[in-house]
Amino acid sequence: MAGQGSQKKKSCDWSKRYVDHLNGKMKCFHLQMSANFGHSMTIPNKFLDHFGGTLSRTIELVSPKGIVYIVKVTEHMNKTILQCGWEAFVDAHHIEENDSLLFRHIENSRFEVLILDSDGCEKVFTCAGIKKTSSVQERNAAPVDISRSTHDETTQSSGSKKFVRCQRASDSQRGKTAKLAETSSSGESGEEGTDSSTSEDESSYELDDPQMPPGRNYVLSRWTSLSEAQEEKVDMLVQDIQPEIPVFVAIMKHSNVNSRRACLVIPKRYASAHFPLESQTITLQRQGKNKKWYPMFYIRKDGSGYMLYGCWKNFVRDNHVKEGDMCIFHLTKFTGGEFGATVHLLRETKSGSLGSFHTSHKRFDLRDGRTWPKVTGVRRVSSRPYLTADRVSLTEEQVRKVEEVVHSIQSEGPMYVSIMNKSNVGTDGLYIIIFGRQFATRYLPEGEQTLTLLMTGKSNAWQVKMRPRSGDAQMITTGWRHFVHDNHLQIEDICLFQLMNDESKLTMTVHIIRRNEKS
DNA sequence: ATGTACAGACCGAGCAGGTA
DNA sequence: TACCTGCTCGGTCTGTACAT
Repeated sequence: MAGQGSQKKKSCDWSKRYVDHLNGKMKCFHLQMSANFGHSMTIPNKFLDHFGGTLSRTIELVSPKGIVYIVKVTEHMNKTILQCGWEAFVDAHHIEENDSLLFRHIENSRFEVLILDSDGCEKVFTCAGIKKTSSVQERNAAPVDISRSTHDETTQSSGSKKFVRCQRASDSQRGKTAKLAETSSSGESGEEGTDSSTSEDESSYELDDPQMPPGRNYVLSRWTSLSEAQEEKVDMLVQDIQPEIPVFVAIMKHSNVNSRRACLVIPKRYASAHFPLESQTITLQRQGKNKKWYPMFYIRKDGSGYMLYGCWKNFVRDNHVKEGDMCIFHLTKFTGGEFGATVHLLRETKSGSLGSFHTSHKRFDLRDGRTWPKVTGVRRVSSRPYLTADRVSLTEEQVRKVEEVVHSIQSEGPMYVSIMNKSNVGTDGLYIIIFGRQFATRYLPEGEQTLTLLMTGKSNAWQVKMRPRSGDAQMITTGWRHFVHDNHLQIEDICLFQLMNDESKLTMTVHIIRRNEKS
């Protein structure tokens, strides 16, 4: 085992940052592997202080794949050292010099670990990429005490899920601007320029912004939402960097990275609160890198758009930013007062996707020859067996609820999901439902139609008028009011419209998911 | 007079075309 | 190619005609 006999002494340059907020319940620390890192590791005393000066005899490290490594903790010469099991963790994740590890304390002696390479990019591990031996136990197996067996014994457990619950509860307790409880200042590379945050007025940003998830210290680009796995990663990063103002999280789309005119749109409210007041070049720097890029921050003359372009393409090219990657902008004033951002890049990982139900390419005929994708019930990575308005994004909770209903009804027909807003339920005097262009053009007949709405378990039927709307959309108007009242629809309730295969008339069954309904 | 239905304007982010 | 601007489209709001 490492750290024994003639083997090199393996140590780590422990975190320059060590945060402990949330009343001591959530602990997170960061380390970078120094030149002589390796198969045993000394725990810094300040970390141990949070555990009464001592750790359990074993701790559990939950890898990015959710595999739990049990690591033996020993004491030697007044130092606490991780030994047996640590080597297995290092080997299995191909941890190299200058990689960074982000540890978060989940519970008892368990830690979730995020692994970043020297560029600050998250290392992505496929099943094949994780070193496994015959002793590796599969999902749901009980953790194995590696200290009594080979160092490659690993096991996958529910650690990640527990971590999620732990984090959720903690988030609710956390204030928006939790401060660093303790910050060390070892001169770790790559942090230059990040220690002086922008002096923009943080109070100018409204916390009820729809793109700022409640209880979080980040802002999302519009029309995007994070998967649970992505949310976890952002949370970990935010805990580590402790931004004074919310970071901006952008999930790269085709137009951001692939288009000849690649640019990145900054949400208006965020840009107007925290970016310069007029068009100018700004500075971007990757976390852990010295190189800088100078994209143009452009404000339209009418103030209707804020975006990065120009050298933004170079940034994308030089850092191999791909569609689906997450760029997290930590706004910064660099040395010399130049405005810009330190960018943290988290690569897209399929392993973290939630999956939903598979839509095959097979289609079948419907009345008037229309066809729709067949739902097969097979889990898949990204697409969903239902449509929403083009730019509507569901929260993970809403996705979960909808998919439960979709799964339970086992429908093979097209489905459309609409989250009730003021105009849908009469709060602002309007009672309308709009079927977005994609759904309307694929599945709905053209022109004005009479649509029959049904509810499972109810004998009632509601006749509503459906009219074309600009942009190939279709809008339900007349009659929808009665449906809303009869079924007590409220804002944020979800209506899942299931198009029925009825040759005699246009019919949909509506499945209502109440806002407060537990999934 | 009040409630309802409808048309259309406006907003803002995404996207793509035009021009120097 | 870099930069700027116009168009698209979903969501929202406003004004008006019509029905009761």
